[in-house]
Amino acid sequence: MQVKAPIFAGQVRYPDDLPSCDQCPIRDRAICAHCEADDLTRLEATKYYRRCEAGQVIALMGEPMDFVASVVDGVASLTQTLEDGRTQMVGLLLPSDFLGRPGRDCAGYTVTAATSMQLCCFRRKPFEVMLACNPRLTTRLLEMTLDELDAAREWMLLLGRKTAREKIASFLVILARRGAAVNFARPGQSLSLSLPLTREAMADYLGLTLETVSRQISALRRDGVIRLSGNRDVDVPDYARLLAESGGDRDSARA
Amino acid sequence: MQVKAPIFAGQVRYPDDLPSCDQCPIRDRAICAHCEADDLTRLEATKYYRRCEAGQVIALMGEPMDFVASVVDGVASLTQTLEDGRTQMVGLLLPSDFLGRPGRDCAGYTVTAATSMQLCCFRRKPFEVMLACNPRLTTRLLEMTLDELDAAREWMLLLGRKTAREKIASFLVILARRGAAVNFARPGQSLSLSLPLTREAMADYLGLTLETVSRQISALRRDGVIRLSGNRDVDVPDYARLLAESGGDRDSARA
DNA sequence: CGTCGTGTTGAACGAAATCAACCATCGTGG
DNA sequence: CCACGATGGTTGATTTCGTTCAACACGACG
Repeated sequence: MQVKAPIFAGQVRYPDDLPSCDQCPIRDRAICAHCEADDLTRLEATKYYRRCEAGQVIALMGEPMDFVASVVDGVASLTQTLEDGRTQMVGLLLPSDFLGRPGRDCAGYTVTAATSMQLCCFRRKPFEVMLACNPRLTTRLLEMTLDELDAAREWMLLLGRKTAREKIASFLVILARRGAAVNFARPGQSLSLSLPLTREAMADYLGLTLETVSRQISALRRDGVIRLSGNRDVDVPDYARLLAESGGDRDSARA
Repeated sequence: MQVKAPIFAGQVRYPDDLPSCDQCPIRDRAICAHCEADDLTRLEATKYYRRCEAGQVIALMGEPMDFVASVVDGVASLTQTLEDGRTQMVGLLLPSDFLGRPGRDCAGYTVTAATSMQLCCFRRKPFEVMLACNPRLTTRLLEMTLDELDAAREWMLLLGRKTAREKIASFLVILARRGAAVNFARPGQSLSLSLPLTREAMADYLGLTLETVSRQISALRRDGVIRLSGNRDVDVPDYARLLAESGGDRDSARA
């Protein structure tokens, strides 16, 4: 397959320059997780990296979108809006998550980089061909989609039934679970994490206003559930306590 | 493949008795939609039908679940609950929808029949084998899962950002779209539909209390947006008006 | 130094929850 | 046959949680 240079000026490197998939930090969790050597070679031939800065709009809902991608690094949000401007975040893409829907030519949601990030992109058409030919890829995409559906439903429970305080606590728990934690949960140890979102973005995630988010974070701080250094860095002295504040969902019952 | 009688006493018929897939009302929309003659023969050999009465619990979250199924007829709900009893519906299964997650041995959600219903079941293990061997099946499941994810995200927008009145209107729109309408939307024509849920179940769906649901339905009636005959039968004289009341989502913008 | 983006906090307000009474329908058993 | 309770639904009064409106704090940056 002949490789052509994609059209994102200044964001593209030719295959020879590209970091190899072997050293990719998300190699074993991303869409390519089940791929074997020759699958990978084929993917490697068509992939290209793209850097996005915080705040940059990656795709606009309804607009054509000619690529799909894995998040290598950084965080992006999927949002939906009503005509009057009310907006709700409907997806949070963390490293290894997949962006785009094969078989659909327009973006289903508005995708925005929440932090500076690195994407591993594939042009949509060739990717769809590979999907059709490679059951391992299809199966992996199915697995990931089912996981996302579970996550979305957990989120629905949060949006529909949790209090503002529980929402904030749940959000921190989700971040910790997804490994956004700075020091990975040493048991009984204080846990640190860095919020990848502004207060406003958190509000859009949680179905609140930014004022309520701010107030509830302050309340959790006052009550000793969390500590803050700067606006973005959170310290959780007692993870069990945080979990209790989160209202308790499916996973807390399991784990 | 040898067919054994499943263990649901009184709910099982042997393959010879079973309605053939050819005449199945959901044949072209369900998991089997892309199947060809020989795929279908294999599916047909292992399927069995199960009737459920309204209110019956089909699966309990966390309990083992040894089958997957297509909804042939009727409506079921997926719900999640917090320890203190707050519950949120996270999925509504209408005819042709798929129930169960291949690769997972326990129910992820509590599944309850909202109306009397008919399921077309497959035992999980054999179904998983067929999935692994049959790309058409996998591809169809992927499509359906992606659609459900889109629906879940639409739902998140509703839960997070819509008012009670908009939520009720949106619910009616969803029902109409999914073809739950009695008389299929003749343009400019009055549309009738039958609510498949109690007020309480609607509340769980919409993240409201049953009192609020009742009040908002009354309000929509007073304002002439809908008419009621009995508790369950709704008449929509002006669909565009209803759509306007729903707050306007992605699809209303498209369509 | 002023301004912009981001965040915090206070006061007043309002939409939905809560608490409570009541109504209609339906099946059941005396 | 009717009294009975159960289930599902409506409506009213009151409360509460989160929103809205508004002022202010802080750091970055031209």
